[in-house]
Amino acid sequence: MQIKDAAKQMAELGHTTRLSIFRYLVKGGRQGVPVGDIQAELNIPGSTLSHHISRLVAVGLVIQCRKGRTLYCAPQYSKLDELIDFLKDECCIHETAAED
Amino acid sequence: MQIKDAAKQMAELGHTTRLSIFRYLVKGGRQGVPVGDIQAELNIPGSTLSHHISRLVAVGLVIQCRKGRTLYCAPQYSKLDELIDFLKDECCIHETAAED
DNA sequence: CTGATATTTCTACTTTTGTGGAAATATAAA
DNA sequence: TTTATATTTCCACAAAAGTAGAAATATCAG
Repeated sequence: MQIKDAAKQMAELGHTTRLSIFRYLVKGGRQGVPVGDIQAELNIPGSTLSHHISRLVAVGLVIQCRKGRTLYCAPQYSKLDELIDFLKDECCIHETAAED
Repeated sequence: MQIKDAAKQMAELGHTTRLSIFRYLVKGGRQGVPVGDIQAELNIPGSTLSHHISRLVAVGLVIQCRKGRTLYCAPQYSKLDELIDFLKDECCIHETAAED
């Protein structure tokens, strides 16, 4: 994973509203949660919510699929896993075994 | 860890320059790296660098200690660990064993 | 004390984000 | 086709972040 991509993803998660959205989606699981449900949960105007969701989608952390009038959003777990791996690999101590 | 704190820390890491700084500090290890070294490495004006470092310090991801004229910066690994744990606990799937 | 080095603070400016009302679009139901 | 529902796009504005030169501060060496 490129440092730029990691930074972009963290910038998007680095906003309380968007992080709340993502966390809510995680609770909702793989089948996804309607945008309207998120709106009801977080209690913010649709246009604002839409804006935040599209940013999460833009960096690949959220995927969407429509069923009729309803747009379902689901977290892209693999992306978050990659991000966590980046942080562990690039930003943590790597102590060689039996040193200490 | 509070969601607000997690968001703040990610917002700070969510900037290529700051993430580069942090990663460079990780390479430098616990004893810390002089601000001047970071500046030489990243090649940005001192005032800009100082600004970014102080943001990382503000959220606890970096600590500083002065030795003479030189200010050493070091990553606060425990904070990043907490952040990673937050992501794993709050934003990943938690499949109960033997389900699948 | 004077000068050199290391880093920050001040200041000003540009760019990016965040926010939300209103209008537009998409889809389904009557 | 009219109407209702779900969500987005457009627009305008306010707030925050990023950038960097210049001046200030801190510390050491002579």
